[in-house]
Amino acid sequence: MRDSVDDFLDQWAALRTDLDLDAMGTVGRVMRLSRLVGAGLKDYFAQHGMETWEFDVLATLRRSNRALTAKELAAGVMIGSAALTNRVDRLVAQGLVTREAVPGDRRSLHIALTEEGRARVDDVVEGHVANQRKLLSGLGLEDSEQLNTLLRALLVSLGDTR
Amino acid sequence: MRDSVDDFLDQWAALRTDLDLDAMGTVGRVMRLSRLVGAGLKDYFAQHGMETWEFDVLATLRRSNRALTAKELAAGVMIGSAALTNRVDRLVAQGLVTREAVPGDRRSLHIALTEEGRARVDDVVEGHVANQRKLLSGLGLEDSEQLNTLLRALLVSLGDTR
DNA sequence: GTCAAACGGTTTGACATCGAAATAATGAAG
DNA sequence: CTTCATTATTTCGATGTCAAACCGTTTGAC
Repeated sequence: MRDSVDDFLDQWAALRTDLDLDAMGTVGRVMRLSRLVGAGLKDYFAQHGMETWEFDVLATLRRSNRALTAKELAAGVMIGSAALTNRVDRLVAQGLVTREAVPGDRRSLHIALTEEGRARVDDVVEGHVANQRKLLSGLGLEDSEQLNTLLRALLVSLGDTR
Repeated sequence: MRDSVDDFLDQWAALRTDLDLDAMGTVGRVMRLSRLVGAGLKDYFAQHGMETWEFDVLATLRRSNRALTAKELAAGVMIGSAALTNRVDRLVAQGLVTREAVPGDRRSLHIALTEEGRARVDDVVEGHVANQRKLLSGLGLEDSEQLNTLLRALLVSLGDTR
């Protein structure tokens, strides 16, 4: 079965026979997939009165199991510090997160989940996992494992080893 | 070798033994990979005085090998029509693209590459392909093919078959 | 001790994107 | 033909992000 990337590779191939297009296909698929999957995540969160960015921040705090500084948190969700200030502002306003002074360094802040924040993530994460499984359900178990292995290898080769 | 996603799966596993995390790993890797790859593409284009969105639009026109309506073009680059108006405005200002009336339907516009626009894409696309290959060079030939196959299958299962 | 450089976060200003409303043209129904 | 729903694009208003400037704090060299 062909996907939309096959079509656009064909278009290039017809015009520029000199290009080696395999890599282009893979990159195109990764980018396209991330958009489709991202939309799928967004839908699920929306059904639970949450936005993806909220879950991102809350879940990062939750899984860290401790308060994080703004810097750590920004790195965890892969956004800049300015955007993080904004997000934390809104989560504080919702009572899901607190900003506390860090004893010993008055420059830093500890951002921590409130009880309500923790409950909210824990509530939503189960369905989130189910939703992710649904999004990937087109792949059998074996293919899934293989895909995981390949993606991991690629990430590692790109230096994503924290 | 472990990637950063392995780490955060471990964090979840330590807190919530009830979650089945395989799907979460795959989704996390796809999202993360798309960001890293996106950054890699951006770097290359920047070195050639171009931005990713410009290449996206120009390349979509180029590979289509004909003028496209705003609607077609917006769909091709996966953005809304409002954003497209803005992008085309800027490309027209650079002389890389034209807006022409469509004979027979005064609602629509044909957006077409200028000679200079075509030259610009053709110039850049070669290095772009090489850059993509470089970004994926961590994977051997066989693994690359396998990855491609799996990604295609997943895209198809998500309805990305145009 | 003092001063300069580095650091952590917030503020600011410039854009880009989105969804919804506005505009304009077409087509189809009666 | 005239009205009404539909289609194509642009405009508008709100929002989110980024990079750069900024402010207080810390560190380290002298």
